[in-house]
Amino acid sequence: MPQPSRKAAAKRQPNRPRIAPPAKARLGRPSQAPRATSAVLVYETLHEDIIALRIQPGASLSENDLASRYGVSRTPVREALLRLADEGLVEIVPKSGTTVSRIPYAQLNEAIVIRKALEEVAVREASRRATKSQITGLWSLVERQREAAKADDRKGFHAADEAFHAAIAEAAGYPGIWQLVNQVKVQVDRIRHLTLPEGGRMLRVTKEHAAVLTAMEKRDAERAIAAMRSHLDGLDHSLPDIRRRNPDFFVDEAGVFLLPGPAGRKTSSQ
Amino acid sequence: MPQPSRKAAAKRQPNRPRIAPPAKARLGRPSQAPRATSAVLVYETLHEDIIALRIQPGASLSENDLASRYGVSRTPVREALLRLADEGLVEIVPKSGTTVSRIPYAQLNEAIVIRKALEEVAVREASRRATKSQITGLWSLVERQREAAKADDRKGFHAADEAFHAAIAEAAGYPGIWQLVNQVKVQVDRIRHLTLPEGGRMLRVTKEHAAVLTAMEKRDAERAIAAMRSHLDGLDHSLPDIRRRNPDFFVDEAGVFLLPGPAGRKTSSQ
DNA sequence: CAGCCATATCTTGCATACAAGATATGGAAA
DNA sequence: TTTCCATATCTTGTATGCAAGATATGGCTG
Repeated sequence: MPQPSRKAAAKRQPNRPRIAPPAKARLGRPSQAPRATSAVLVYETLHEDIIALRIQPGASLSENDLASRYGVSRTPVREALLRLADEGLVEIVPKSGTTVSRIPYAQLNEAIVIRKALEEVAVREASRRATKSQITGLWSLVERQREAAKADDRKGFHAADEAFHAAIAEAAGYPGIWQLVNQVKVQVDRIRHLTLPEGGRMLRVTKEHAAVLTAMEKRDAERAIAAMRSHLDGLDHSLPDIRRRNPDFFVDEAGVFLLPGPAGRKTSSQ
Repeated sequence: MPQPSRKAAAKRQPNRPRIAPPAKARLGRPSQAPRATSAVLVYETLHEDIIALRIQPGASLSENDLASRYGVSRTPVREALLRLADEGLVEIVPKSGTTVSRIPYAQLNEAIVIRKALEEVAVREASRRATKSQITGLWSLVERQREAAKADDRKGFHAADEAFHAAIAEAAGYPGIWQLVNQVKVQVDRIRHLTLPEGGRMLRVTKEHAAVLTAMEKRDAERAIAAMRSHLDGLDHSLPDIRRRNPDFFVDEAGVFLLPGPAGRKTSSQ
């Protein structure tokens, strides 16, 4: 049924196919200049709160509650929730309710594998194509990380970390790769906030970045790829432990636990 | 400003963090059971029409027009358009209008590169992990493709083609990879409808699939990867020619042509 | 006391009305 | 005729009200 019913269609016939202004380029998710609407503000706030676990996995959201919290109507709230649902951060059950998604444990490994594959391509191409100034800029990011690490500034460290990976994708000429990585790693990002502040982690990560960059600078793509890969390997070791400490935040797999009984019987689960 | 103004918040205090039913797993885009709302129907129809170029790049859409065409209100139409905007298929200019995106030519190469990287991982892992039955299922898909090719059934051929790639990701244990690939290749998909029906293409593609599968069957991951890579290489050769024949459907790069003049002066572009 | 059922309440989905900005149009002035 | 500007019209963004279904609650029946 491609062409829909022209029910009450004949309204504005001119239907001018006016040649629209040229499009903005986009590959994955966000635009360079996101529309500055209330809906976007609500979306960004909720997104951050969910990623930072300020809203716990499994918590129930209500469009009405959120609307009054943010001082807007349900419409922009709903728009934000729909985007979050597309990202897998919330789950909307039609006439029932909306909840913050639990972290799908079984998909974390896949997300990490995908990230490795994408960043491997980025590092390979960046090793070939990065300009002198781009290399310099990357070194400055590493330095900024080192400073943040010494100052124990976790937030600044993480910002520089992300900027480093983004800059590599940029230098590779594939900025969309970082957009994709960002999209894929949302669930993994939530876990970051469950890790205990481990002592030398930040300095270790900084050294790993420096190793990647050193190889890139020598145009040694294979070595850079290997360094990046072992860098990204650092993610998945602590997963089982984290889950053990926060079992309620995770789900195993696309889990329809038990379907509702045949005749509305309530099995009184949980 | 993470925590918003608690303006008129105190309404329903209980705020029970009722333990929601376990979540459905999800990685990239679509869910297994998309909500069957009008908005989803509108979205799917528009999505197909845009991918199939039944709606041309650059055409202007209007929420009101679409609403009357589909016999619904603006709300579900708007919801559909927002999703399409996230995918990069339409562009919404706040108080001005919505248009079907032109194909961002400069990003096509990146999309193909990303697809190669992702499918390479899938093929490698599928070569290792695919079960006998999965291999058999893949052969049946190849066979179905062969039949469609001989019957000159382009639609059926394409369906089997997609199913083949999806099945490889499935066999690899990384179904999310195919979801991601599907998301990344939307713009490339639109181009497919601009290619001239070239004679032996379908049979050639079928043979390439068979080559991939033969190597997978022998657990020869490297050979399977190479076959898949050369298979996917077949995409980008005809791009320049296609663009030459349909220049209006493309844009070069994030093109903000000219910003509006400093004092509201209209520069009367075009 | 246990189990069941009617009902109240809350949820999201959709329709509609209004607001504010952007664009196109037409006429007035040079 | 050309230029410019006021205005009408169309656009999307938001608020609000209603509808329909799902859930929880409380009382009733056994």
